[in-house]
Amino acid sequence: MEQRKVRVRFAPSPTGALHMGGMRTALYNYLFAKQHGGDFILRIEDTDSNRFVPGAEEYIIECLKWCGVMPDEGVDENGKVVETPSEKHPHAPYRQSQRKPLYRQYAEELVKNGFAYYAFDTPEEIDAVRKEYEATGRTFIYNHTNRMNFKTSLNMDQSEVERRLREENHWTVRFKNPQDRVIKMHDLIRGDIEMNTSTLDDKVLWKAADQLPTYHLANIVDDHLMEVTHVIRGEEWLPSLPLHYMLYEAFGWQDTQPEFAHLSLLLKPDGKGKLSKRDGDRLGFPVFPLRWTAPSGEVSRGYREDGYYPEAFVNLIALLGWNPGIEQELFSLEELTKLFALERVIKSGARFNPDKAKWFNQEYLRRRTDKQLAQEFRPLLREHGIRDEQFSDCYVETVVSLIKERAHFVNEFWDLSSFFFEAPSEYDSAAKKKHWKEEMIPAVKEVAALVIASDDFSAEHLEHLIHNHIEQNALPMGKIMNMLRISLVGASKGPGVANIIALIGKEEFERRINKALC
RNA sequence: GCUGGGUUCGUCUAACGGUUAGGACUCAAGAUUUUCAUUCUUGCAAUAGGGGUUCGAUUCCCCUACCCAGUACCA
Repeated sequence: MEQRKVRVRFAPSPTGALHMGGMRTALYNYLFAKQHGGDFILRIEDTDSNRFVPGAEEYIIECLKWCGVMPDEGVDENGKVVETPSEKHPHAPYRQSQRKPLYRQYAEELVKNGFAYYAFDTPEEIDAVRKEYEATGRTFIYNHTNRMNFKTSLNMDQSEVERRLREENHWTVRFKNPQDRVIKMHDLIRGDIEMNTSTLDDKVLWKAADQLPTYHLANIVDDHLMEVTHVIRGEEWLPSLPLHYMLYEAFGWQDTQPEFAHLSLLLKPDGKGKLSKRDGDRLGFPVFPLRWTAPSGEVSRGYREDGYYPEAFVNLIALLGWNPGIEQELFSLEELTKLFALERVIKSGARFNPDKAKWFNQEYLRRRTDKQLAQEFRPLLREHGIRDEQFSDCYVETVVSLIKERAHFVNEFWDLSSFFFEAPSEYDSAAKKKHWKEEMIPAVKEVAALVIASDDFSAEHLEHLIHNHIEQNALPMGKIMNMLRISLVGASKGPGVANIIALIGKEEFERRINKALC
């Protein structure tokens, strides 16, 4: 086989918000494509009109954009799915619903060559048979064992078939699954897999009712037409891999059949089963990259809105089920692109750990400059009624430098630093109970007076000044400092007292001390 | 049920068939400190069970258990 340019695709259905597991699949596709200098394609698999959810497609693209893994093909510069072919997007349209006319000929080709047949039973009729099987404790599989009992082109006259094809509009094309054939498959992550076709069913490939293919047909046809070389998708597709192998064979496309890699699923942090939207609500973390408002009006939180940096989010999902085998844990998208290897993707499902997710964000937050953090903090300050002109950039940057070590997210900054912007309106009762000693008030007043008398208001000098005084007068350091802190902050928290005094300035210091001590 | 996939500390994971089974998150303790944090140090904690193969098994094979997925005219 000649070396083909690597082409991978991410092919979501627009049936709702993109789950973080889906985002991880997209990420791995992107990393694989970029590592091999290949193309990353987006294709929308909307062959089930009943499950279409407005806004889902835009949402998915927005997620890819936020994570910095925009496809090369299938989406234009404006983030719209491409509908007409061009040099950059030669296989348009990239929405399967718009490729509708294309699939029927492929389905018919399979019938013509004996790999598929027309089936005329309605879903209700088949369902009735299924129930009958179940009632007698048998497993119903629509395949060689019973297909001759149904109304199909395999057991009726050509003229009857043609009449029904013409007059009825609920028939389907089904794959004629062979009996007792062992399909040998290969998965880039799992290695060799074998499956006997006898356990498989005659899957519907095309439906006359809506003139659309099902996933299996559309997927194989489009991957072939779009020259996809590697299919990296979720584990839920592994059971249909033999069907896909047989379809490539039936079409005579084995030479260009893509390689497959099936990714394990993301599991809930506790209990059993795969991670779902409900777990996020229940355990208090997002399962979607971005906030999602369902058509019902129900809102689900997103990593972006919860304050995660996209770099942190990408980093954490990249490491959920893959690692490069070195002890480093923080990687940029570029590093991930260099290091990624399908061979190192973990076969078992990864349980998501919200604590570790927070840790990743904290690490990225620490890597930001004070200037960047101050800028990110401004909108929050405005929300709390602090206008930009009230405090200089320099002031906000200094505040940030003093409190950032304590935060996992920028959205924690206000709680950590509000006292730099406004005087405490009340004093934390627990802190007061623990540290507030009436008998020490005169001593605290003495220290305050000393501070007010100082011309040098640098943190270093103030620190020196206060410490010297306390030591020389043999005063209790802890008591004095904590009372000063409560007076200034209103609680038992925050950076060094001297730092706080230096930043809020003499006048504000005096005001707060007077209020607290009298 | 059937078919397929999977199973190393609580979690994410590392370990050419030879390691005191390593790291990270969480948690605990100690040190530092004027508070809360940070930081540093230390600690707790795992090869699902049973058989083989082998001088030697987390690693290879088999069985059992458990988990996950699929079993739709959904993807």
